[in-house]
Amino acid sequence: MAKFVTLRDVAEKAGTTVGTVSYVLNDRKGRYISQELRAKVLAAAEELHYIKCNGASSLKGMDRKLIGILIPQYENQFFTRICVAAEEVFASYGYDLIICDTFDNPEREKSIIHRLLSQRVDGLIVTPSLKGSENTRIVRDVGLNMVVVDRPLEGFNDYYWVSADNYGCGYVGGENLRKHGHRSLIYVGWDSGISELSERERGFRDACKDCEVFTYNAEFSPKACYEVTMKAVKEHPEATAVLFGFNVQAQGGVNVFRDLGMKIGEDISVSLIGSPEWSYTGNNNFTHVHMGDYEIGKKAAGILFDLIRGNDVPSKRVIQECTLVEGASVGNIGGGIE
Amino acid sequence: MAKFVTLRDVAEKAGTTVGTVSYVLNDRKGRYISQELRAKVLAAAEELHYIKCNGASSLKGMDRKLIGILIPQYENQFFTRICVAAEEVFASYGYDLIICDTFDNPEREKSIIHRLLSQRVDGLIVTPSLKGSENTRIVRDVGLNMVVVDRPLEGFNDYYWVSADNYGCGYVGGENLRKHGHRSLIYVGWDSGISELSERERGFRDACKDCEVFTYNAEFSPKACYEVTMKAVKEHPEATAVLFGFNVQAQGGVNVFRDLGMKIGEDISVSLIGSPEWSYTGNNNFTHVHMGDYEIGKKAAGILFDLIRGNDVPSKRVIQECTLVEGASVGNIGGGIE
DNA sequence: CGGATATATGCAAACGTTTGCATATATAGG
DNA sequence: CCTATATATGCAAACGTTTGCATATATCCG
Repeated sequence: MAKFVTLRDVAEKAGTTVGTVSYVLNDRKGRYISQELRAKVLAAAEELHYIKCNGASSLKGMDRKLIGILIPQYENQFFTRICVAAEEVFASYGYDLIICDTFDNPEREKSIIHRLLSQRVDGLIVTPSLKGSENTRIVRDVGLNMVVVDRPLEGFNDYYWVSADNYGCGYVGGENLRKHGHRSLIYVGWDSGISELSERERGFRDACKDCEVFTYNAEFSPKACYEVTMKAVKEHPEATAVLFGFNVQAQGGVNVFRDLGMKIGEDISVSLIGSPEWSYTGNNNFTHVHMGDYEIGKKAAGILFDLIRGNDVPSKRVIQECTLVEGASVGNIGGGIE
Repeated sequence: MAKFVTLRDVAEKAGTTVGTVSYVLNDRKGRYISQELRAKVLAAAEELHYIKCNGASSLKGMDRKLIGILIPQYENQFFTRICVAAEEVFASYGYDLIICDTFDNPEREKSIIHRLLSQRVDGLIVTPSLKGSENTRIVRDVGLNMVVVDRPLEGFNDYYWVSADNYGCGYVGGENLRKHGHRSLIYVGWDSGISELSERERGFRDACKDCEVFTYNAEFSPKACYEVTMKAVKEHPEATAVLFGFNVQAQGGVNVFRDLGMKIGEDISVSLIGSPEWSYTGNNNFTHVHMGDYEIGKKAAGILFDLIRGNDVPSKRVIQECTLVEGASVGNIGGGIE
């Protein structure tokens, strides 16, 4: 249905041939072209609204100008922020992003990867689905550039991997609660089966070695976390602080206290790993550990772009530093801040 | 760098020619092929892990198997839900989605559209950026199928458009507050300059004709809305209920009451247009008007697919019905529910 | 048995690009 | 004036597909 202008059309209008037009439009060197003809070609292209066909030029070995990105959940802002960052990097070079949601389903992931290969994308940014590492083998087999994000690629080694400092996030989160005098703590995490993500809990425990720590796990949803948190709080009324290991979980969890009539920052201290942009509350924001979502996306995209361009990539493993952001949701116990 | 298997490779291995392989792999009719040869071809393709190149086949007029989708904000779940729905529709037919964030910036939108045309996408789903309707003219000029979502395409007529029932959302939201006995109301909206979105306020006012209504507008962010809401509540302590016109805005706005120590559902009644999945709170969820985000995406994608396939599309304009979802954030005034 | 028809396969053009090679003129140096 | 060299342009092959056309054998019906 749609009809596009081709190089031939432009050439005809400019009174020359396709080859010359291609050289002009791509501003290639290695060929002399008179100012006069160049101007005529540019004018013709402009006038006819010529739009190059990437599909055709990629046949001749040019870049497809397409990047695939696999995430496990569109609606998780940690991942959308990574997408935003990647888009910024690549759009500036004229690349488009195909963002695909695997829904953490390996079957779906497999077919997505197959489709993306069919598109002959120039590279892939992948957060592997929960049990889907094997799905990426084909990517390596065809020699396509890939950067892994967030979770590791179980069963593989020697791949490019950018992630948060999961251990550090847990440590920083715990350390802060400890500093404020808390000694009886609840950690609500996600039982993902991904060892890297459990590092958050390990970091938390390491930071709070001399504390009483109660660990709970919930399915990955606000609702599940709400329920588990409710249980945790009822089972351990002696706890004075709670750390939520995952941003999305906290969206449910934090409401437990409000529903129980407990004032956050006074009756209970609350902190979380991730950035709670789902709840802007003036000067009373949540104390949280910022993971550097945007930077992770920026760095992953940067590495992928370097790989595509054939540039040198210094390190295969990048761990994004985390930052504590203090809000008003953590109060002092006993003598206050150490 | 990446090396892909071609039809020629498969043909060679199967001891036949590319033409035949193409027929077999696409399961085309109009040509006889012996069971024997067919089996050999399929085996060869399987063994070599042949993956078709969409770019090449689209040169011959086949579908590009690519759909572009433009939204103004990745991180707005209204739009990600539309993307999820569209992806489900198209993935089942083997199409990929290129999701692009215009950030509501017309310049950016223009270059995105240009890039997508370069990709020779088979169709476009577009939420026009704030002042960017003209950017889509080229789409119409080349005859590419397009479905508009959410906002209208100012200055055009005769296009396919799926949106929420903005007037209805406002009406239903207001009507519900009125039913619960509220007669002094605050509406916090977004001063977008898009008349269609102002329909929410009009619906609200129409439903509350006999009430005192205070309207406030804020920039489109939780923070801006927090501040405006704070001002509104202080200026009108007599108001007993608040309706937030936009989900994202409410993410900031609702915290005003908590920060002021007002109990939602008792000291103040709160409702919003959109689905507050950013705050799961057991049995105390927010009363809200569900816009049917997912359905909007589903329907838009369905129409686009029909257009691509050349199927009949009954109506150019689809308005998604809204639904009131009652939570616990609206209390009764006076005699209670009418 | 002869011609129509069904079965089975190969060949080559075309899609819209990119680029190496050939060609043609102008300019300069000896 | 003759040959290099710089300037300017055209031609055609190739990329990986799809598909119309040609070819060749087997089968069937009168």
